[in-house]
Amino acid sequence: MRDAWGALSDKTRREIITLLKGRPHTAGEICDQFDLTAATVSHHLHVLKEAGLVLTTRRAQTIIYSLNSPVMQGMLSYLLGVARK
Amino acid sequence: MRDAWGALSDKTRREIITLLKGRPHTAGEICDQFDLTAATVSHHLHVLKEAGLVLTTRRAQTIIYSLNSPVMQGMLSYLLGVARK
DNA sequence: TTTTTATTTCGAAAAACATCGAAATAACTC
DNA sequence: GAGTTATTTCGATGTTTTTCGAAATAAAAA
Repeated sequence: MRDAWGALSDKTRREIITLLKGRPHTAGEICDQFDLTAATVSHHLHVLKEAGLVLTTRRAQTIIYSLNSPVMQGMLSYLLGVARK
Repeated sequence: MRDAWGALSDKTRREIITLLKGRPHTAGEICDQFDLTAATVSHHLHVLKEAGLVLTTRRAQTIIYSLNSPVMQGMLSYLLGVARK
């Protein structure tokens, strides 16, 4: 099971997070932004989800992904603690 | 070539960085903190170095590793931008 | 100059990861 | 119920990563 650091070590997943910062997106909308198959994007979404970085809600057939910022606080604290000059 | 995110995705490497936050350490001192071979720790140090997260200076036979915080600014900005509620 | 100390590089093995196409699920529409 | 749409799961493949032991390098000490 990957932690938040592992989840954000992948560029595609960071781009997904950036995308979600604007507003929630459906899996399909996220797919459209990348030159990857739906299977691959779904896998990335799963990784983000299990790391607690995103939340999902179902709306009929579509699944909506949104940001779950609290989990990033841990990373933020680490970096602030360590990067503080 | 791994970026800073990739470098910090590994727990051992984050612990090394935490260690260096206190003060610079020699490779040997860092080794002593982990239940890993010198070869493995040296590899991790190499990854941190190529990501620009640490600096080295030689002092006779020993090599001293120290923190290079500026490189963490990029990550910090990303997280602040994205985790800001 | 041989030996010792500190560290890295090499080569290999095992585990983890990203990616895909195809099949499966879930919910809607006809 | 049969077909359609949105998304995930499965199984496989190639790549990257972590780790090690052994050999190599670098500088000092004997």
